[in-house]
Amino acid sequence: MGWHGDSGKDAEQHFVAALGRRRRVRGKAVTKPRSRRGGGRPTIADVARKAGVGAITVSRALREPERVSEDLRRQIQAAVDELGYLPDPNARALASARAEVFGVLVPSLTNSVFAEVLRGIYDSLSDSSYRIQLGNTHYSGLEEERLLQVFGPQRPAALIVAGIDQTPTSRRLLETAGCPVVQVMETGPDPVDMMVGFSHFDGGKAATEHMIEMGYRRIGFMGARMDPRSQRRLAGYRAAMEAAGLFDARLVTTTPVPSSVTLGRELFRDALARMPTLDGVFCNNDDIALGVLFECHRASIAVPKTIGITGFNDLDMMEVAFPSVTSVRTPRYEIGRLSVAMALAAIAGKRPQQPVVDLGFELKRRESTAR
Amino acid sequence: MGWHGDSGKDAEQHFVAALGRRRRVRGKAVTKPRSRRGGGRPTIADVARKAGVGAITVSRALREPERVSEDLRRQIQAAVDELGYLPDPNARALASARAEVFGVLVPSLTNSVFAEVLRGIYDSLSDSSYRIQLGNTHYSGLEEERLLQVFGPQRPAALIVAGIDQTPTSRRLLETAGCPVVQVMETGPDPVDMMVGFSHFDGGKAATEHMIEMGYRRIGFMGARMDPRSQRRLAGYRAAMEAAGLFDARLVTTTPVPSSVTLGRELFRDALARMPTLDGVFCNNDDIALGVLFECHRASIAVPKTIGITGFNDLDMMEVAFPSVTSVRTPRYEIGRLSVAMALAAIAGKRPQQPVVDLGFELKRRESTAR
DNA sequence: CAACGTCATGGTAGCGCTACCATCCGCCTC
DNA sequence: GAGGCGGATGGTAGCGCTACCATGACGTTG
Repeated sequence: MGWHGDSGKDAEQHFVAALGRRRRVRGKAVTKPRSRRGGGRPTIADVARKAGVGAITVSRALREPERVSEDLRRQIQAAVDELGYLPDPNARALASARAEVFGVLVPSLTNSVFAEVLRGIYDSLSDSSYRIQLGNTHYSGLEEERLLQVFGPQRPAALIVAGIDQTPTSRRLLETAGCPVVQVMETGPDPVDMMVGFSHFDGGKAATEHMIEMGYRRIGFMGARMDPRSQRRLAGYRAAMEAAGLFDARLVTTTPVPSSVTLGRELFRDALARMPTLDGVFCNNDDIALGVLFECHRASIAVPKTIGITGFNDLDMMEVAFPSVTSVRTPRYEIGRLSVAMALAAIAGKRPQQPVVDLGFELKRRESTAR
Repeated sequence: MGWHGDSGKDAEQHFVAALGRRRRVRGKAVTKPRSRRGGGRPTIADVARKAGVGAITVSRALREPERVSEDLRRQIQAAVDELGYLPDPNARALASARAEVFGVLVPSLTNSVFAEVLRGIYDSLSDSSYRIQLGNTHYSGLEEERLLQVFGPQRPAALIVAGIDQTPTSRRLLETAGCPVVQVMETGPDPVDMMVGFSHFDGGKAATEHMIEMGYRRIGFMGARMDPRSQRRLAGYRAAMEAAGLFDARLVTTTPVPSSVTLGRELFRDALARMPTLDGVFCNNDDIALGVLFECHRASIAVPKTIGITGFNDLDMMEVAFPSVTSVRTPRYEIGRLSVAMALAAIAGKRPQQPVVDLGFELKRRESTAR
């Protein structure tokens, strides 16, 4: 096995010492060749020597090949291949004051919405040499600040953060990060730098209007967690309900508890107990909607006849559910992709004309509201 | 705004040049104080100067406080606070030949199973100063090799990889990574270093035995993706079926297509068309099981009476579904937590006695098999 | 009380790479 | 044909930190 930590730091020190980086000879330090702290991987100097060029030319050949003559380029490539040279990203980062890292901050890792954003980011970055460093804010502004503080000194190439409601401190950290910043999931009036998302207010409004149009009147709102995006969906719901003269504060059921299918069932039970006349629910997200659907099955409540259900995000399974569930399809993967594309463009000096991109959403009308 | 990439590299060069790091005076290079490439953040030297100690003592006070007298420690802390000093992780990594980074390789970001492992890893690491670098192998051995090649030169503090079926190349890369390695999700006979997981074979076997015990006889296996773990669940299913004299190759429906709820529905339709006498299904995972359940609803097939359903992983929603779905509860979050704990112990030189930990699973018997 | 640890601290020399010049060469311009 | 200019290449000097060794001040031992 390659690694043994059997006695920790000590073992490591001995290990390094055993490499014998330097040796004292009559009080004078001499360098023993080819034994480095690093453990003997080839360095750029080795490549340069083998190719018969200066180290800087190797560096250039690797990063800006067009600035090196084809002859040397070939020679250098041969030396690289022969030695199996791989540049040390840490040394690069130190020398250039820029790490090839995208910092990504999401509020949750298990919420599949962010998982898909992350997948989009990942897929757009996998051809490049950028690495992804992940941060989970747990929906906490304070934690977001802490993470930005940690990410900053590393000088990431770009930062992608979920949401537009940063604390003043976070906002300052983003503004002074010295790299492109993309706020994702939502759009808003005052980007730190760039934004990719859609309007949660409009999404909530469209979903609610659809239900009203389908003849539902006592439409409840059911929300968990109630992060800023949920709040805006609620505001959209309220706007639609008020416009139709249907709003009633008692129709709104929310909780700060994290969202889950289980919670959806419970919220629905509570709501129904309080408001037996409920004839529809617009759910904060699809987990809640699914919980409501299951509870309807269990309690033999007819969907969409007695109760109409609308979800939010349109997870894969909503279409397959029985009855299939109306939901607002959100462009999560696309948000991830585009955020990276915009960041890469900015890094390359080609800032997008339009720093704020609204990718919209699509209301998927399905059986659960087809009264 | 802090950053403008309006004209790319050029702008950046001008920006740096404008900082005026050095100036020529009569042909002699002089250093202009306090203007660095880095952009003027305080360095360890600044802290050392302010605290009236050597730089190395500051370094020690930060990393091994117990090796510095309390007096100096206080002085240094004061200087750090006053200057807002944050160590540069890139410089640290270069000097110590060790980055404070955990490399994490998962086959999928959207599969909620890995999302939960990731959450466990994240939660266990969030108190420490370790960062998480994410790799998505897309279930590809080749991609895994490529990612290990990228992660290696960075000298991560530890590597956590999903699965135990690495290619020979990947295995060699892991063995020579020079850091603790934890293979997660499964256990097996020949760890690269450490392992945390459970037996997918046993899980599949237990689930199938349960269905047999409940009186099901023509139990189908339904699997998507069929990665190595799915294969082993299938092997467990087969072992149980053969032991009961019930195995029939026509009962097995698999596809290399990625798993989804939609796919579950389709697999079930196919299987039923081929084998109308089917009286139960053991599903590869809960997505498939959910697809089967929905299709049963849609086709008015009674569950558990006509068809019994068992899933795998026991996602939150399986308990809430109607009828609730029997599933094999797997310790995903715990795997993430423990893998980090073991890696941290190894880094600290306290290797766990037991390098391979089987966290087991729990069969959750529910309505979907309660005939 | 001398010889010898042990502890706290510091100096020096890199880690492997890239930014910033300087240099050199060939070619174009007037 | 001298001067200039742009493109290709290289030397030097760090980037900010830590490993290694040295040093000096103590205590401890025989």
